[in-house]
Amino acid sequence: MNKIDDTSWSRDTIAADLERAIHEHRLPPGTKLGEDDLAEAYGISRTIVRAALLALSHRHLVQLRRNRGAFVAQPTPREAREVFEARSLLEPRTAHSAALRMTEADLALLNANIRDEHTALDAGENGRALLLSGQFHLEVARIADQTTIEAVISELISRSSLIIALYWRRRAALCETQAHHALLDAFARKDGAAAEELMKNHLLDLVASLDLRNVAPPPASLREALQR
Amino acid sequence: MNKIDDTSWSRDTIAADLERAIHEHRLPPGTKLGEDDLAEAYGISRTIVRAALLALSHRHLVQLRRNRGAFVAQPTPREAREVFEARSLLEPRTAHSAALRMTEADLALLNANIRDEHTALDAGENGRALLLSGQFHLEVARIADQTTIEAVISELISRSSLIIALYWRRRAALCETQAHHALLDAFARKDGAAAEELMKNHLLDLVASLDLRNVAPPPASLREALQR
DNA sequence: GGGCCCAAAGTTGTATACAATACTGTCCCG
DNA sequence: CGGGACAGTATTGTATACAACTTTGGGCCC
Repeated sequence: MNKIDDTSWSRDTIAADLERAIHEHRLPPGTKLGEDDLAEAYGISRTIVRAALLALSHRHLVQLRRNRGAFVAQPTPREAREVFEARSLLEPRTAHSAALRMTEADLALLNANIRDEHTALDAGENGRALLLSGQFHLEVARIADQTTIEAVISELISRSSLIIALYWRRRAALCETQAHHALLDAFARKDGAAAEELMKNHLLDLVASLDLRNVAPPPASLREALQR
Repeated sequence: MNKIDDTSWSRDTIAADLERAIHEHRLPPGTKLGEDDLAEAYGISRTIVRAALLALSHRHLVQLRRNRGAFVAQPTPREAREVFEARSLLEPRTAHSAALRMTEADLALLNANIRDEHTALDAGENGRALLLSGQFHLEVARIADQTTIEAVISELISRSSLIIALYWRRRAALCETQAHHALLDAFARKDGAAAEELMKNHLLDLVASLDLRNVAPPPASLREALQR
């Protein structure tokens, strides 16, 4: 595992790099993130790696187990429900605000995002498509000009990616971009109420597409499932 | 600054201890949190102190400035508005859920909280009263049985304490406990809609009691205001 | 006297050494 | 043949040493 490290990595850049990898499902839930491995991969000492892992644990993307190491988090069905519950409280009203503040430049950005997602899907890059889908939601929060809520949503979106990795049921990926298209229309019309309703239903659809029966405590990696 | 350290401090306990001190206004906004000072105070090395400060920075309670150190955060008027905006999206609906799930034990706990807050106010312990007031809101989220939302609200409440330290206008502290009493009544009646409305108005009252005119970028400590 | 520069002190950033804990495989005993 | 204990290995937790940077104070030149 070699990183071409022209850049000099810092705590934040490593955390961002890992978060992206998690978001794109290149690091599936349960993956062990050994400090030595990461330190070698990024060409730095464990000190900074530890700080980055600590940062990710605060975003609930990594679970730290004392004396055992860091693992990509494995949200429980309950946590999954809670994350989407939180999103459903925050995002519809945020979409409403965003619709009222929408500019041409913002619309172009969102449009480009949807286009890129389609491209990624066509190329079979599902991870990248999922990342872009999350960025759409994040962009909406940014447009609403609510930095604090945006930060919360950012975390919830990344966690949602873990949830999807564990509990995704349907294979139909189209519904996603459909919903984003509909939202874009409402945004273009600056129709706040419609955007709010669309976002609300979009999130409900997302939850509905998950299989959260508590039958399966996520197995993930074979041995991690057993230990503890 | 000596700590009686019977306990062995860890990253999390130190972070919790500092957060409590910040919440109680024993550490006002802008206070420098030197690593050596803290390490000596808690009787440990800088390693753990750094981890604790990093944790607090992720909760927006501490601002880290590279090569300059850690300072108790000084929320801007904009950030203050955003924090209460976020709370107003989360807490009313959470109060609604809590009302429906309320048990006798929960009511007793909330009642005891209000009583303690009164006691603290009578004793002139304003910091402690503020901490208890925040714990009331946190307890509501716990009763609603929404761990994820509770974690978000927990951070927002701590940040609110910083905001109050900087922008509090009225001296009338009664309004607080009044509102909490009214909420308790609604909870006792399991009246979700009323609780939701009361919480919404309570938060609006809180914002209204702040002076958020952007005239004053918080001065805080004399010299910190000048540097940078 | 004012302003600039530089040196010294103090603080934070990073790496590394060592200690503590958990894991793995082997051996011995039942 | 199975189970438990033990030692060796590997990994994480903490402390410390050193490097880099910021700040501060003094002195020199204009």
